[in-house]
Amino acid sequence: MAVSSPQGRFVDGAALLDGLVFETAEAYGKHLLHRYDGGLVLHVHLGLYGKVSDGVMPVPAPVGQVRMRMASDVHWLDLRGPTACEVFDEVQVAALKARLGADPLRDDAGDPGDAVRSSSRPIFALLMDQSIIAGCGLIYANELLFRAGLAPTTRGRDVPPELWGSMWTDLRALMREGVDKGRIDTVHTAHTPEVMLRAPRVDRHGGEVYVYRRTGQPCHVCGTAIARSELAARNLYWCPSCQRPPGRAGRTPGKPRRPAGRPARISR
DNA sequence: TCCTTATGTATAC
DNA sequence: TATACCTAAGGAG
Repeated sequence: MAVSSPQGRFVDGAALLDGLVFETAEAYGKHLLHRYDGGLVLHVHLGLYGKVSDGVMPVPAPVGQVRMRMASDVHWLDLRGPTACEVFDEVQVAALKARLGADPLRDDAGDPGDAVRSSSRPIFALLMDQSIIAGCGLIYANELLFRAGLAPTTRGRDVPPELWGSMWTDLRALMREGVDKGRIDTVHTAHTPEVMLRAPRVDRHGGEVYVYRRTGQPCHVCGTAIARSELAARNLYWCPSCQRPPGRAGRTPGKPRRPAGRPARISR
């Protein structure tokens, strides 16, 4: 495998890997690990902007900021804008895994229910905490809470055990489906708006969703405008009518719970 | 052409 | 809690 860094920011790492034989790839949460003969491991995390592009040889001239370029006899791959692109040994890999929680996509993932339901933090923050659940990003967190009919600000300890059990099962199935299909679709067939049935539309994020980035648009289920606020500098989207605190499902919309005009900012 | 935004994380305060 | 990181796409003008 030929490895280089056209951009120049991974020159030393690329030199370590250049010429080695690629053996296996593993995903752990949002982290990608490539193992090479001799024991070196490439660690990549795409972060907010990272992207991978690839194709068949010959490799074209680099376009933009290519952090890492890999090429075999038949394929090439470019990596741009990752949060992490570095060479690990197995000790560093072990340290990485030690700080990550349960990965819903892994068969050996244990149910993180105890950690979730012993916490006073908002369930949304817990879903996003990589040390509790590794790999559930913003889209799945927002969509999972809608599908559960649960208010994002609900404290972890207030989530009923049976509800958490169904959420964990749902999350694992949703993420598995996302891997298989290569896109994130979370809308139940029964709720698929007619406009989608007539002309399926794929949003920039890559799928059809209930609440993610649908601020102000009508809820697919009840028609209420989707709301948006911030939590720990991340975007939170939810339906104020469909998503309720535990035990209050189906309650008709009442008066706003905060004074009008005050920003819906939630601290953790 | 310029400005804003984004599926994320680490670090400093 | 705020900011830095870092790249490209989309929208405003």
